[in-house]
Amino acid sequence: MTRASSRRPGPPTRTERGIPEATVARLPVYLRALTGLSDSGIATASSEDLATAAGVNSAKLRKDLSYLGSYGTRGVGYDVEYLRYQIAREIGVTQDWAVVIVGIGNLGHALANYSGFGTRGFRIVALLDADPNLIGERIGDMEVRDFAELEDIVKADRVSIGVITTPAGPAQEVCDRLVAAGVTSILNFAPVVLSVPDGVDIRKVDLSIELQILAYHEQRKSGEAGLPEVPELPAMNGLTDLPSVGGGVGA
Amino acid sequence: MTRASSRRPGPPTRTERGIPEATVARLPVYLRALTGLSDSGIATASSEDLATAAGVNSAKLRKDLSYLGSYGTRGVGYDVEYLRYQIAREIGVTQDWAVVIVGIGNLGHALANYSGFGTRGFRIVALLDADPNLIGERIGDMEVRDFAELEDIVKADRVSIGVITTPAGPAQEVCDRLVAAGVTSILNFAPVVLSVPDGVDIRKVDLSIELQILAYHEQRKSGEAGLPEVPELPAMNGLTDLPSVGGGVGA
DNA sequence: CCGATTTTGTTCTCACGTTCACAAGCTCCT
DNA sequence: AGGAGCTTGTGAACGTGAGAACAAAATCGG
Ligand SMILES: NC(=O)c1ccc[n+]([C@@H]2O[C@H](COP(=O)([O-])OP(=O)(O)OC[C@H]3O[C@@H](n4cnc5c(N)ncnc54)[C@H](O)[C@@H]3O)[C@@H](O)[C@H]2O)c1
Ligand SMILES: NC(=O)c1ccc[n+]([C@@H]2O[C@H](COP(=O)([O-])OP(=O)(O)OC[C@H]3O[C@@H](n4cnc5c(N)ncnc54)[C@H](O)[C@@H]3O)[C@@H](O)[C@H]2O)c1
Repeated sequence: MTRASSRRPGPPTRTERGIPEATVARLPVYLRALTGLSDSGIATASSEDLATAAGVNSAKLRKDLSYLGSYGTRGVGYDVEYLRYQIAREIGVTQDWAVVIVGIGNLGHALANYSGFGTRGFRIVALLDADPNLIGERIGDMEVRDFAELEDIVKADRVSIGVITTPAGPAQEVCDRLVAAGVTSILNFAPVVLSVPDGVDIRKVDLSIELQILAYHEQRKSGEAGLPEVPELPAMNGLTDLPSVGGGVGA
Repeated sequence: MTRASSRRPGPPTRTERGIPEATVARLPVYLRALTGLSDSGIATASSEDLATAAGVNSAKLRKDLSYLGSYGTRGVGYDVEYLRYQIAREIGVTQDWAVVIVGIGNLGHALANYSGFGTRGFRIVALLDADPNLIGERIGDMEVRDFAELEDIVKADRVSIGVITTPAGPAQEVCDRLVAAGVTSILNFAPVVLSVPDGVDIRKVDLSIELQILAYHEQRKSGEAGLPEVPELPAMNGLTDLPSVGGGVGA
């Protein structure tokens, strides 16, 4: 998202090891599919098999894998364990990443209780909150700690990833603190656009947005041929008559 | 995702009302930005203002809005309330959509407790689970009901959107039940690739994948110039010697 | 009423992503 | 050993998305 892209204009320089962002987003899916095959005792899989398991088409899968190198065998397919290791290494989940979660409310609790992270390359090292009533509460084998301890924890555990599950209001402030403390990757659940300096990656998960995208398609399904072309707007008051109150945002 | 796209090859037929998927995904962001401006008492905003609030650049924002129609005023900007209504109408959130949540564990509880959906065009009409111990539990003003009641609820409340927060194992089965009951849009939190018939839209939210994408970039930051080009693979056993166990997946 | 100023809506170009199609390479069978 | 049969890896075609740039439209001051 916020990566400084220094790509030269020439033909796609492959040796430069720049994997397309769209491919990066699918590698974890392949990794999971491979784990599934591995658990089923399958040792070799063709691109077709893998593609089915990952829910993509096989051409895309082959092209994606080709960015990592030539790890398959023509006429045979891919060795599941070997490919799994290669993808894990490329993503960087062969060793664990330390993660802090900030904001231990509804969502923070759910995340803290979730066991799926540990098995996928992540280790939650601290649950932080600003609410004194929460501090000290035990969740699983962890304890909620004071957000003020952030800097120490980041330094002590070499934390590079932070998860924000506070309300929208304090999210930017929490984000700034995380960045100042040295966190360089942030996963944000609060429904706000966070701004971060260059070099810090941010991803957001927004359930309302997901639902609204579904709603858009849903609407088109049901109204397929029934709606009037322009569903009649309500009185368009306030466009030409109002004394333009704002004109600038926030500034 | 799974929409049957019947697009003809000619020049981009605008009257056909096909809004690019990338734009659809941003409309909810604009909607939220507009709501924020509105709450701040700002009545008019330029594309530059809006773009800043939404975290995109202004050219993209203008182009996105142009797919909906000409709702701005040159030299002035956009009327916040008016544009907000137009986007809400386009997305389809001017009236509420009924939603069921299936699997009231850690995550299901968090979602059930979340108040943000109601204010954004969605109404949770039922919390469903298969665990008898959970059925009857009250969460806010709702009660967990038996998953067996699904069909009745979908019919009674015209539910078109389902949220799956069960473990990965039963997710496909739950999905099939939802589809059979008439649900045509699904938001899936379980870490599996669900397969659905044409006409059903599916979106997934996968936290492990988000973290892994962050980890990939994180790895590239820290190892920027320090890693050996090929970090030395472990013994590549089992590629040429093993008696190809599988060769097919699941079939 | 007119020109300066502002800001939209749109066109054009380039970059990125997806899919097709096939040569290259591997295994197995005869 | 040689050919048949698969499956990978990739070049090339196609489609979609992003951003720059600008003409068209609106306001405002004089
Ligand atoms: N709960 C959901 O299902 C859900 C769904 C979608 C989005 N979200 C978003 O996720 C975020 C969290 O949701 P939630 O339901 O868990 O909220 P919550 O109110 O239950 O929890 C928020 C927590 O953050 C803590 N907090 C507040 N300010 C803080 C600060 N400055 N520093 C550290 N901690 C602070 C609070 O003490 C509280 O424990 C919200 O932004 C919400 O919009 C939640
Ligand atoms: N909790 C998290 O933070 C988190 C994070 C990432 C992903 N996930 C995924 O979200 C899903 C839910 O996670 P969770 O932590 O809430 O799990 P959980 O085990 O706490 O809850 C799952 C719930 O689903 C119910 N269930 C099981 N089978 C069912 C069926 N056939 N029909 C109806 N209900 C059924 C169970 O009774 C349980 O209440 C999982 O797939 C998990 O991998 C969770």
